[in-house]
Amino acid sequence: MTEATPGRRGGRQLPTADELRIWRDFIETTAALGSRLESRLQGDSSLSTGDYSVLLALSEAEGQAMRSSELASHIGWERSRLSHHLGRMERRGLIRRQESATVPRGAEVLLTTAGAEAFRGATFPHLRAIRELFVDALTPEQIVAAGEIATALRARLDVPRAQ
Amino acid sequence: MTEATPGRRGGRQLPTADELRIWRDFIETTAALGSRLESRLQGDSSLSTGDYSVLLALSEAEGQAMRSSELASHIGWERSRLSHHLGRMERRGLIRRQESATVPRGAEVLLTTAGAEAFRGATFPHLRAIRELFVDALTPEQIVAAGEIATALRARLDVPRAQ
DNA sequence: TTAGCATCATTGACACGTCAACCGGTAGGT
DNA sequence: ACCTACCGGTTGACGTGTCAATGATGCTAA
Repeated sequence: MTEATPGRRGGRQLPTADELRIWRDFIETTAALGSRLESRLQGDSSLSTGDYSVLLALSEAEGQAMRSSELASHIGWERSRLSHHLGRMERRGLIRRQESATVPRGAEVLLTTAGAEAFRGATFPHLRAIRELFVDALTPEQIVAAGEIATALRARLDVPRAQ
Repeated sequence: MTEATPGRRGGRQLPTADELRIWRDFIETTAALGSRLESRLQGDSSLSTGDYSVLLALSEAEGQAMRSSELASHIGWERSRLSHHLGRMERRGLIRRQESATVPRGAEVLLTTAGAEAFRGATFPHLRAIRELFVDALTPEQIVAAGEIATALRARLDVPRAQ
């Protein structure tokens, strides 16, 4: 297939004008979609999508608590990012941090009642926004295609410099 | 079609588990793709994608200069965002700002030679990265599908609260 | 024992975005 | 002429993200 379409996978270095146009549409639209979701969530609940990820993970954790590093890897964040974010969330009373009693060097992050409350209030409008802005915008076939595209892009991202 | 698939477009409020999984894959992967491009560009040229957009627009403008508001609408940024960004770019010597001689209240943004230089150096690696991380990660059919998905999502974003 | 050494987490500096307030100038209506 | 309203642009405050440096703690090998 790569042989049968000369120039497609071959020595060409740069995207064509069409590919570039699609690239720009794609990356800008997905970014705009993210921002829209962000501001919807903000308006509906005064939470950011970062807050939401953290609260979701803690809500599902047993005891409504997780080790910081565990939380970081669970939601795929760098520890530094999480630490900054937890600081801001702690100031707003959404979570608490305490030295883990069991593990010596481990910081436990725990959901406060205010945090659990905020998460419960945010869930429904957030999911509704996802449905309106993503699910309902696409045909069922396009949703499947979007999943496959994400998988293909992710695979490429995971092998940073292969070839 | 919407009638033939009961429940699909009907009274349901929330995404299904499958839709939600695809949503997360999709939004997280596209965000990660953006970050990867950003850091590739940063490493190759010490420019951000924001810098790149500004420099691209100025490079293509006649006289390598544009009015600030014109530039903002050309690349789709808020005025405030552009103003902050131009301040940072000016500090690095990539652009200059001056009162427009012709239009009284208009600020002209002009490309410096350093800015033009930086842009020229960034173009090739940036386009190559787009090809590696996006174009080459997808089949030709998937690229077309990505374009259609972007168009559909954009259409929904442009009518914020329609229905 | 102690000298590294990796790991967990935090911190500071900085770039980036958004929001709301502000400023100066121009245009319109009275 | 004067008041007002808008328009182009800037600024400040703040939340957010990355990177590099730092503490603090446990592990391992001399």
